[in-house]
Amino acid sequence: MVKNCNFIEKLRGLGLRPTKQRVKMCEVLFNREKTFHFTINDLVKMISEEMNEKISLATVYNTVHAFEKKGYLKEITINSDKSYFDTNTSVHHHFYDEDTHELIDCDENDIDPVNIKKNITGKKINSVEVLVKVASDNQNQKKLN
Amino acid sequence: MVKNCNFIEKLRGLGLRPTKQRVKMCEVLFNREKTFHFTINDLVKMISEEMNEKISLATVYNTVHAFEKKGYLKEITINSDKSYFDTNTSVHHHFYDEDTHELIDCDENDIDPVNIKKNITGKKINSVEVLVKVASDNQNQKKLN
DNA sequence: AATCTACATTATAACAATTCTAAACTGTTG
DNA sequence: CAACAGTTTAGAATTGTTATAATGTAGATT
Repeated sequence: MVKNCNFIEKLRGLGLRPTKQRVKMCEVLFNREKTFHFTINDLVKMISEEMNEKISLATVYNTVHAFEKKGYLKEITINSDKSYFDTNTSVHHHFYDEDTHELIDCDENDIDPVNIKKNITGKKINSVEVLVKVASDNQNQKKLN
Repeated sequence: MVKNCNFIEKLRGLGLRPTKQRVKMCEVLFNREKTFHFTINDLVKMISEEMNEKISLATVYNTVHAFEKKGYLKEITINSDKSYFDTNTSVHHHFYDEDTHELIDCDENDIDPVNIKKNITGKKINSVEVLVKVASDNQNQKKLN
């Protein structure tokens, strides 16, 4: 487990002042075994529930964007509903469950490497990301409600 | 050039009443040499500028979604700001130029078919989309934004 | 052709996600 | 510790989109 002091160092290293709010957010986001996906709303809930802390919504937005800009978080493109973020900043693919709106990391072995045979001239490829949208296979699904 | 009458037939074939508004929108969207990408706002502008016509914003949303549902338009996932649509409904992928924020269709030959080896149990795959983010090849310059 | 009705259109209200504002606060530097 | 630039904050504003409810219309039925 990473201690607060390390987050302070980490933040300084990124050129971000280690404010109370930012350190708290680091704890919520990065003091974990596994990486995960979240929306701003998820994160606000986590902060208030897990940390019993109140950070202004505007600050959560500011900080998430600051982290993203520094490459400490990654935005994932799913649908135009809302923004999703990932604490796993490596290049990897996703399944998106359209029923549950759940986002699941693809295992490295789930998808063969994507082979791009031709590129835009004068451009270099920054990332190649695959989004596999899935939904319930049940055709005769009963509508409850 | 496709005549109105054909759009009327086309709409009927899709199970959509060929209203004045829908036929107008077909003309703006499909009476072209090449397919293209657009936002709702783009489309509203095109309707008023190219057709000198006024269609209610709600109708534009309704109709675009109706077309999408029938497979006459395709939604593309770029970012979460707003929805983008594509008059090219075939399965294809996109290059996204991070410098110019331009979206470019991948040619069929540009990317090999993506092979998904493992799926989520009980789910069927609805779509597989690849987004290739490219940027200037010049230097190792950081994004300035 | 008049009538009927389910589907469409419309302006506007409502909504949700995000950004802006401007005042108060705080980490850092000297 | 003083000064200041960077940060936080609540609330307002903005943006993209969906819901509402009254009015209009395409196409079938008479």
